[in-house]
Amino acid sequence: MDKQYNFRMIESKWQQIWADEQIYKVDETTDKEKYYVLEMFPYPSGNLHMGHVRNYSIGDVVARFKHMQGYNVLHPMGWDSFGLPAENAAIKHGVFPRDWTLENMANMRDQLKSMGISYDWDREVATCLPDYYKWTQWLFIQLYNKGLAYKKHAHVNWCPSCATVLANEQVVDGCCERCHAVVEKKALDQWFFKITDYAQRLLDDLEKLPGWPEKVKTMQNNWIGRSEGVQATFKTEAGEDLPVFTTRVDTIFGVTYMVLAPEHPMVEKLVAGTEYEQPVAEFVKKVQQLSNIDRTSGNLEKEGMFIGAYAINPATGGRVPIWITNYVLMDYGTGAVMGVPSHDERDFDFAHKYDLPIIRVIAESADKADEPLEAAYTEIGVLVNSGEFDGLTNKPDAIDAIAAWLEEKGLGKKVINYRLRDWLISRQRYWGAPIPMVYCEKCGVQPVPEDQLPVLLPTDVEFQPFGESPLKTSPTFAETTCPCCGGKATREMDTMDTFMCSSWYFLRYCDPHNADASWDKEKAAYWMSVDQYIGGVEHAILHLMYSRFFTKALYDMDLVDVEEPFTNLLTQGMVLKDGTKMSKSLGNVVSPEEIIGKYGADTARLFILFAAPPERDLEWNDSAVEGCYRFLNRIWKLVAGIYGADYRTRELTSADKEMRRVLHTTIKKVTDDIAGRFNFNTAISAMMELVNAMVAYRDAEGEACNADIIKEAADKLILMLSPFAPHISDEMWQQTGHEGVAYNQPWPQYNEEFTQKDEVEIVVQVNGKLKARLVIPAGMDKAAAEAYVAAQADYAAWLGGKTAVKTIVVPDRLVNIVVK
RNA sequence: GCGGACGUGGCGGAAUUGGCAGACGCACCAGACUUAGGAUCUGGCGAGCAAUCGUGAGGGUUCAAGUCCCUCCGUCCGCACCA
Repeated sequence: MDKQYNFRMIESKWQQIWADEQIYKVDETTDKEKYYVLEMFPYPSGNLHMGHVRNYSIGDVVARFKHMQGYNVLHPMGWDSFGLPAENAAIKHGVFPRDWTLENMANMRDQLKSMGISYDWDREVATCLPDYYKWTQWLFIQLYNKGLAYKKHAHVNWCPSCATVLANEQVVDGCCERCHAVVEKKALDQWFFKITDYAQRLLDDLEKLPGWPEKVKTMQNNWIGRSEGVQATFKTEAGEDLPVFTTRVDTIFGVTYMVLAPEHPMVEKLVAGTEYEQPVAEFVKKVQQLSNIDRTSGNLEKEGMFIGAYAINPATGGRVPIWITNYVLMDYGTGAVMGVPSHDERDFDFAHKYDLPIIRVIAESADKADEPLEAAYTEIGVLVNSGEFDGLTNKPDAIDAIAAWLEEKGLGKKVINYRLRDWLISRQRYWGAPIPMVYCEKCGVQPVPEDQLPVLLPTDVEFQPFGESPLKTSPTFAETTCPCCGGKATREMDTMDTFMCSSWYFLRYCDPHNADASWDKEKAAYWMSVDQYIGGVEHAILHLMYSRFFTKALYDMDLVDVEEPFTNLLTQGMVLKDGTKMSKSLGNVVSPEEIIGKYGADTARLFILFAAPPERDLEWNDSAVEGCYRFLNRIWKLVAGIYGADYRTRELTSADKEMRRVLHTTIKKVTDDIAGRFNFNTAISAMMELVNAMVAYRDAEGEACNADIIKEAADKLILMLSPFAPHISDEMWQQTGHEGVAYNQPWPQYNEEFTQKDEVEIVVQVNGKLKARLVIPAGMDKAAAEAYVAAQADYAAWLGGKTAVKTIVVPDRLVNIVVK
């Protein structure tokens, strides 16, 4: 074997061999069990960053390990390549988005290849290419045909800086999640997906995902925001319906006012022609001018005004004033709320501010019905001042009874409300898949026929954003013919949210070159679902919920046979430097290229897996990287030394057996750490301990080393190392005279018998305090261990003159003597 | 405010089922080799002279607690007028 570990030569050599021999190519023609490992595909921004390196290193260990364990592993890579940065580059530097994107992809592909990840590159997909987005468009049409895509005029989120609308999920704290500009509201005709039809299933099926982090499930749960309550119909004095949603129908007898959102359509009607018309219009305008952040900030001062109208409480028949306020939202529930100051903190504050009456309808007990309220009473209690319902416990008895009573009178019903809104997918930007619809004056909205897909993105456009789709600047794009009547028609000119493209890419990987279908159903049935999905937690809601929605919708159309796309999910932590996220603006970025150039990909991968368990944030440390480089050098020299020496075999000595024991316990630990809990850091430290033990054995035994034992250890160490550091492993595998690549060897097995110790060290405790350590034969039973300890010369000294009352023995671990 | 995660040496972290706290690595210190060392190898490395004390603080359960229970503090993340 070579004396020096020359990573530069080794890494390019093996990357070439793996590519030439198509080591990582997979298909469905095998008896092996399938395993689908997927890392979230990147946006081709231009360069890999450490977060990518971490993501793909984790995935590669899983993929290689599963393959060596005998699975047929699908491990693909591709590009989430539509999106704004390409377009912004076009505006700024005058490059065409497609050219900019493809160039970045080429660069990042090279960088990925320099990492030595076991991808089947034949399955590469790019969402911005027509052979992919043709099927994105086709899927849009499938959803449209199922009634799951619809166009409506709505007040939508508008990012003035990106000059496009955004989905609710893309608005974070009232700002654009991409550029952080304050989001405005705009009334536009937009395409939506009816994800709300799937709200309950998306919620229920979270329970079918035991392999997902609780945190992600909780976030989705909150986002869906299911809330059970009653829709109760108040009426205006003119007799018009004014439904409210409430989760506290038990308090309906305590309603002393009613509040509408300023945008509520009834507001204008109620004030028309009255003295309130002018001031109300002013108030509404004022509220609408508030930014989204201020409006939802929570510390916004609650303001409201009476609008001169009254509503009739369906429970009491009483008349209550109608107000409008800045704290009631039009897009949740019905946009109308009943005000119960006595039992809702917010209403209590509001009533105090505007001197509205407070009527108690729930009390701790009936005799406390008239106790004054210092604050809203929100505890469990019994109903008072509530007519025939007095005396009932409020939850759940009174809620059920009043709901049933209202329903009987036709004035209310139990309903379930969700916070989840339909997914707005129109975008007024260029670099996305065109929405495949046409508008005909005679026939209305028509989907583009399948044989006319894809609707190609035009290239004769202006990129400068002007608030509408750049596709409108193409002189040719809009014009088309109606697929129905053949007459003149115009195309939809908005493009799709890129999250639509990434909501199904895991299916395209199953059959990436299919020109006749989005995927072959058999192939998708073979590979789906993704057994292990790996990516950042920032996608907890957006991408992961959209993909779940898509999969369910496709299941219902019989296009896939799984209801959930990702069986197991690992959310990796961030890579930090000096305690904060690496970012260009902070200047604390460590470039993967630089690290790979200096130490090699194997070292980079090893460090990033060793420094922290995968879910946790990882602090970058340059000298710890060197430590990993040293470790690889140490292994290299160790293996070279072993294979360069002239060792013989011999009858096993106790040192040989101990060496073998360490090897087999290491195999066991590494296997369990990878398979059971993805703790790659402890798997690596176990291999370091094995190396330390091998060095110690070699130094102690000298030329007498048992060749069988030490070579078995070296060979199995190489194989165990190969998922983490594949290049050096293959080179050592080859230079030690083995055939093939480590990837195609079976994963090392351990022999349980060899992991047993002959002797064990136990601790002697007195009342739980450590007194001594003893080496005793392994497997001693409790009585024997107790007797053994009692027979020790120091026994009396350990007791310190006290009397032993009890002895606890944990076999092969400890003897604890309880004294008084 | 609500929900979740976390808190262990100088640092990253380990301790998987309640059973020797600090594995492994980094940094540091000493030594070897050397003209030299930012290479390599060997040894040391929680605090304390010691008995002992030590896993954010305080209490509890237990023969035994980093691990279980209660109270509190701190950090990070998510949600936040959701009726």
